[in-house]
Amino acid sequence: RLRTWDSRSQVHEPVDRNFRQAFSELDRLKDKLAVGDAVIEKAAYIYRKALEKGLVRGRSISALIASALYAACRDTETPRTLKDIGQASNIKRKDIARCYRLLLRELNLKMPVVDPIKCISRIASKAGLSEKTKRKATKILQTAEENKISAGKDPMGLAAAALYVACVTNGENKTQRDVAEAAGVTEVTIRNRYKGLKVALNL
Amino acid sequence: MPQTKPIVSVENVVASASVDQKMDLNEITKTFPDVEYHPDQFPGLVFRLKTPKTATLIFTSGKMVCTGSKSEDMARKAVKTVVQKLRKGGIKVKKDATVQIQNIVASINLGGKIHLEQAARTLPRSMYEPEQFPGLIHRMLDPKTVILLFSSGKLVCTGAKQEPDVYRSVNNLHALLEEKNLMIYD
DNA sequence: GCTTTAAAAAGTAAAGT
DNA sequence: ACTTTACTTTCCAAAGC
Repeated sequence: RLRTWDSRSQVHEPVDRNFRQAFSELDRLKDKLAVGDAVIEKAAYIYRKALEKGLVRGRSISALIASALYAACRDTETPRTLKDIGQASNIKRKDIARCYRLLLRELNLKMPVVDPIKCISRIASKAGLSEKTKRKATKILQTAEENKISAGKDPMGLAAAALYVACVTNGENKTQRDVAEAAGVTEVTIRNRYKGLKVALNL
Repeated sequence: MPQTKPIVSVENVVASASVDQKMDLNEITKTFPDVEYHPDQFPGLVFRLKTPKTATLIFTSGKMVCTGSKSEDMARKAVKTVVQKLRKGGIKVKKDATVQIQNIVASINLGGKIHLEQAARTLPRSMYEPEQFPGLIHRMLDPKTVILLFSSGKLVCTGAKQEPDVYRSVNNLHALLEEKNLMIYD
């Protein structure tokens, strides 16, 4: 094969073939990221729009597919971080972020703001936390959002801190390190978010 | 009418300049030992001034880029100072430099907090991605500038070519935020 | 697109004490 | 835990890869 998946798109390459390759790559990422068919279909739709607009010319096809998938996750409120997509696709987080911004601007896409509450389940599953703790963390974040401490903060950091607080109140034995690792943030971030949560919730 | 008066301060001015003649950058390196010149890395020579604290990039074409000034005037003076120093060091520079302001960066305090999430939903041409950056990025069409908005009520305005454009941008945005009830004053 | 320069905003990160 | 340093975002010009 002369052209690998990482090659730049060719002007004379049939659009149809390009799209079929994109779909098989999306199917591969679907298993790695454990996302549903609806997300993949949305990603394929966004990628096709990008193809039609000629956004693929001179760019890495893989990076564009990965960012279309990230955009689809955002649009369907499926909690997957840029880091998650980066690890699954072997493309640098920074490149996916740049392509994602390009998709937003060129396709005039408007994404919902990431809701940290939607991040709770994913972190809880990875850390092996109880349903009760998840419900507690959800309540904590609901109060937190009302007090507007979430503005500008990483949703994963907020969710991780809420889960940590929920663990402590429920007596679930999990360290900050366990929760931080499951969320992909540092313990320092959990501590910093915890400070704000403490003030907002009178803990 | 805005409820507060924004506090604006210009933080950086970028200016391009030209002395309209070829320059020997290696010769400058010999007479000015503390300049940085690594042609393999970047074609420009870095000429730093302590006052005003600026960095001027000088290219073989005689074109320059001056960064770090706090005002348009300071940028023009910095370029003049660089040319003077070159002449005092024995570098022949026939004409005075022509200067053009390319970009002005300013920080602003609106004096009240901003409801960022709501602003992200209602402001056109805006992007708010807290996973990537804590500020909301808003592209203004007239003047053509980019403003970063933070929940603290502080802003960063960049892309302006003249200082009045900074004030116009800030006033436009401030009025828009109040009109859409996105400001929270204590 | 990248390389270099400058500067602010607020969040996150890593390294050293 | 604390401080320090550094990286994320936005803008722009320069010459050349």
